[in-house]
Amino acid sequence: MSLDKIFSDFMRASCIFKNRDVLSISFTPDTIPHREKQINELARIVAPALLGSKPSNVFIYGRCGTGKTLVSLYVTRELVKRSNGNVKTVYINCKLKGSDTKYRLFATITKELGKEVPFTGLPTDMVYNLFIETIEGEGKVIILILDEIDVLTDKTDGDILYTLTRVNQELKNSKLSIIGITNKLGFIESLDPRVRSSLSEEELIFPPYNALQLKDILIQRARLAFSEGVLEEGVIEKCAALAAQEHGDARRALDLLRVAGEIAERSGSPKVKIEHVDMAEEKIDTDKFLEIIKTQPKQSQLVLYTILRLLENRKEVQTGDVFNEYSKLCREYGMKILTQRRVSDLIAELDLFDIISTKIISLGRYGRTRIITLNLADSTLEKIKNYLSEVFT
DNA sequence: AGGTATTCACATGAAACTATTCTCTGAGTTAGG
DNA sequence: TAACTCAGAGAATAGTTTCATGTGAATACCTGT
Repeated sequence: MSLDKIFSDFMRASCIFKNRDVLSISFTPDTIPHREKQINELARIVAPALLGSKPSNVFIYGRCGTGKTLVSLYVTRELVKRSNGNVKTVYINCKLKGSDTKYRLFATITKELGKEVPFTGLPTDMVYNLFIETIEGEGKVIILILDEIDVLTDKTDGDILYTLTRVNQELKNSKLSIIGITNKLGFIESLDPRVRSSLSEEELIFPPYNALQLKDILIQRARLAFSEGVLEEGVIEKCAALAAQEHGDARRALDLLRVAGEIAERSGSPKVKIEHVDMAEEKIDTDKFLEIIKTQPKQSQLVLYTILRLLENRKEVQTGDVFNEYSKLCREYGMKILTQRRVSDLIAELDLFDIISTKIISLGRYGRTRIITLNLADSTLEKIKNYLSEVFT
């Protein structure tokens, strides 16, 4: 195929998108449909910041893709706009590497406020002091948005939140209030009572979108993202329906639409068809898994590889089988053999990622173990296998 | 037959260890005055 | 003498290992009928 053809094909097809970014997660639309109630409530809660007093801490719960982050960012941004510079917000996604421990959380917040902090090497309390100092230096109301706040308790130092809720007692000039976001319902109950009462002075719940609401959202964005008339009848409905099945996840709906568009574009189709949506669904899943697997450490990958190889011949395997075979492969590839204890953990981790599914059963006299099965789509499985056998040649 | 007691093959927890990456400190070195 | 360099001490963190303890039900072992 000549370059001319590739480029001209691309130009022709590329008129599918008018503005692709509108469909990405980071895009903030001007209006957020079906969230008026939550917006108003949150706005009412944070409003006292305008008068220089500390707003209540808020705890926001809702499944993923229900607009929690979007609404929080939107409301706080509007608030800052009207505050004459007396309010500052810091948004932190606790799940991202770099803010999932006490040290790093304080370090990133401080950095967000404009002070350089080395990301390792200092004692934690020094970073903490620096953090306090920096906030104090601001002399403002600071709203801290902690997205996926639940990961802060999983880690060993579970007292991060406790420390955080008590920061105000050390502050004189500034005030710090917290907006905590999570999608784990049980999270708030699992907290220390002191932390709980302080953190959830107010609570907001974001219900999932239903198919109709998703459709509204998609229509709104599609108008900006796609050229006139490239969406075939029913495409939006299909995306909305698929996402509604997945507990009303708007992000998923938008991803579906975007990827479907990209697939149509790449295949040179002048229109986005329903079948493109099906392909998009598959691609998103595959990509997600591959992405996870690629970022796993070698040992974990090898364990997964072992499992997949064993499951070619059988329907299910158990921990012991995996460990034996794994040890064999380790010797073959000259890798260090981890303990069974560790391998057991790695398997449990893979289960958490939904790459495999496991169940702990007791075989009575024959012990207790985890039985491992697969629940991946064939095409996904194929791609994963290809990747792994490339890694372990 | 019915009821306990064993026993297997791991699961699960806690703590301690290791390697890596990074900062800070202070001793020794260098260059300029 | 001030500025620079560089090794060593100390931290944080991810990934492990070590040691210890837990667990559910199929079987083995009894018991009295």
